[in-house]
Amino acid sequence: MTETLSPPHRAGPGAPRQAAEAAILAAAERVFGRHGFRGASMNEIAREAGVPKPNIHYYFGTKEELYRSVLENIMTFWLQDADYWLVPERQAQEGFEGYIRAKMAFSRERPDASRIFAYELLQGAGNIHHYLSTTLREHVARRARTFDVWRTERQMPAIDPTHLMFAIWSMTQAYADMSTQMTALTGHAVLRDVDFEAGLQTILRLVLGFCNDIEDRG
Amino acid sequence: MTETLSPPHRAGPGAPRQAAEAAILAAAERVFGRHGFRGASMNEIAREAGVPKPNIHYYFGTKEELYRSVLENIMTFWLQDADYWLVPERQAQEGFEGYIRAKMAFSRERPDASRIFAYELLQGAGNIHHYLSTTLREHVARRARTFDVWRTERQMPAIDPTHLMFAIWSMTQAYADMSTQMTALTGHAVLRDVDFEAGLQTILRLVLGFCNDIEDRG
DNA sequence: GTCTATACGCTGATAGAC
DNA sequence: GTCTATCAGCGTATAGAC
Repeated sequence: MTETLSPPHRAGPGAPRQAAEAAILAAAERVFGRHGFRGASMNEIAREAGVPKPNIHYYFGTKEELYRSVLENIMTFWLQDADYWLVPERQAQEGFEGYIRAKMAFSRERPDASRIFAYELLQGAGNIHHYLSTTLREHVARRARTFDVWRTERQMPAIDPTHLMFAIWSMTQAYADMSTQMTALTGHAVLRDVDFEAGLQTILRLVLGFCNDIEDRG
Repeated sequence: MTETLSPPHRAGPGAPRQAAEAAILAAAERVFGRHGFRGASMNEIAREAGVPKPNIHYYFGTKEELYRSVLENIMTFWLQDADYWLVPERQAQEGFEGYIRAKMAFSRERPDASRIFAYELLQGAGNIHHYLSTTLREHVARRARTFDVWRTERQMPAIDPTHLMFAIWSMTQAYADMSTQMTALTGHAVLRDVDFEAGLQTILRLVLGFCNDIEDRG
């Protein structure tokens, strides 16, 4: 799966190489997450990874190839939760709650990954356009089928599935992407458990409350 | 108001100067909106504004000072809608609907401004931290008082006002900041009126539906 | 006031010693 | 395979002619 954008020199696996590559990818995720693609420098990534700068080029080729490797890691991670939670076999309430909790956990545990995705979208998503219009599109289509089942079972009202998913993504990812705004408002230096919990409860009330609107609509 | 970060040389008003400054600010908003602060180049701004590059430095000083001028324009704009719509004198439903419509209109009409704000938050908000912890904080405090009145009048349930505002901002701004994701999903080249309308209806149902939850909670 | 020409730092990337 | 030393190019910013 991660072979599609492999380094230019793929001689052998080699334990030291794997360790260096992992360190570089982890450092790259942090640095790209702080500054975006253009703002990040190979120097800073090398320093943070604890390797000489040329080694990064040796392992990953260009800066853009390194960046795309990082993006790929994030993309695969990003989809998993929905296939687990937003499936017709579950109850709607349970599915939405589990999914929203998972998305909030992602914002808390991998904020840099979320920010890299946000930067990429702001830049115009040139590096992931194919992924968005194929993989993510099918991903949303599966959610549409799930919502359709739930609607016929009167577990939720009819709604545009794309825009509903969009709303959930934006609300949950804001706790990573726009955390600076929230910390300035709360006065906390960083977002704490209590902030994530309050945000989670707010989002849950909006989305689960919507599901319960079924009665008002006949 | 916009005097706080004035150009280094403020000899006289002068009609040609004002025209050039306006062209530069407009071009800067577009270019910063596309690439963020680091990714934008003075060359590109100068070309897009139709002025020689040194003139920008002459009028605005450094790149960072130009950037802060653009940010200031955006900030003042950003607050206006809430003071008009989210006030106790209105009905809750009317207030939320008007506010959300205004925020969606902002995403449609000034997407670059919305993106610049998003970039700035992703970068850590170093240029607007003071603004966030003073002006925006008081702004949210006023919303909290409005929601308090509405709650006592049984127009909406109790909720954490900061997180509710955060949710509304993230959902509406996503139609500017993450529009690439939406266009890839819809298949449209750019977001069209029908997309903004569908998004608006989705957000309205989430938020207005929440207000109606008052009955279930006693 | 305005703009051409230029200085100079920092970037990504590589050549070549080990 | 690994890393020191270095290059070419683009970035911001300014000196100085007009």
